[in-house]
Amino acid sequence: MPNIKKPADLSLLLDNQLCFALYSTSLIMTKMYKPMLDAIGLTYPQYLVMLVLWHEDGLIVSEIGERLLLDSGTLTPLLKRMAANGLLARQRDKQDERRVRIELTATGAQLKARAAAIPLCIRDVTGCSLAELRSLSQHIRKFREYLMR
Amino acid sequence: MPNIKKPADLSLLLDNQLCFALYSTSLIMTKMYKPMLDAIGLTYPQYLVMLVLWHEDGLIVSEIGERLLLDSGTLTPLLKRMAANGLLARQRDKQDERRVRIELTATGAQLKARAAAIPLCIRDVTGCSLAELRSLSQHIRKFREYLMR
DNA sequence: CAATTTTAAATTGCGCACAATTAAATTGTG
DNA sequence: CACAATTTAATTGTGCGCAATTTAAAATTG
Repeated sequence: MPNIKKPADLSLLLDNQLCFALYSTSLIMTKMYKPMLDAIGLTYPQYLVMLVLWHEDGLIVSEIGERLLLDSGTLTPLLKRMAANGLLARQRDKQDERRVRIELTATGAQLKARAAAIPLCIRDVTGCSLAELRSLSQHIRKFREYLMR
Repeated sequence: MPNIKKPADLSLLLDNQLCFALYSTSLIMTKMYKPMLDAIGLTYPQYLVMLVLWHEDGLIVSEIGERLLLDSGTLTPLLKRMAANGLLARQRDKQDERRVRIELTATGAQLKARAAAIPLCIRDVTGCSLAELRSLSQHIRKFREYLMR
């Protein structure tokens, strides 16, 4: 009976692979960004919000949430901290008072120039080619589509 | 000048791809596990600890931390909650009083049988082939190695 | 063997994530 | 128009992650 041992254990080990690979790699990735983000006074989720706003300013909270797959329970306090740090302004929409429109301050907009170096640094640190990174990214996003389908 | 617009923006968008792909897919993955883990009374990080202990019981806190890439700041309160829920016992090592040895209770060990179905369910929900999942997992782990090198 | 250094876990404080609920504004419908 | 349903943020409460510090035990070193 050499090859027929602990099937449940094997299955759970296999399971461990993809979910844990995603989980642990995501956390490590965040840690890699940390020194660079510390230098410009952002946390990683705050950096994601800034990426959205640098691309498209003046969104309401739920629109940012759609892009980042986060809800108001996460975003409201996060955006309040960012406003307190002078990166953006939160203002109720006059047309629809339910909505809160988020606009970058001059400081927030200017930060984009200092953040521009980050993607290059990350690419450097990984030691991967742009093609490898693109391919991996593509496969993960394809998998995410499966999950959200 | 049709093709030469906003290079910094493009770069930040590209950056967005891999880091955000990992981040968002990891969060979605956790949400997919949630109903199944709720049914057996575990959170996702607690499930990871159980995966480790089902495979190898009686580890000390730092050994669990090595396997999951987590430190005592995360693990100590997490293990205390799991002990309070009757899944495991925490006991100072008699040989080396600095160490805390973690052992599954009978309840915790028995939970393995009920968890055995989870990997199959996940595979079902994703709608991916085992080969696809294995390949993606392998690529992510390879990338993680790059990051940790 | 005493003093120093190292190791292991716990603690503290902060910032997410997120489920569930609440509050308020808007929309839809009879 | 009234009123129910929907939409949008905010709030509440729990559980991570993690940096930094603390505490205690063990190992090392002079």
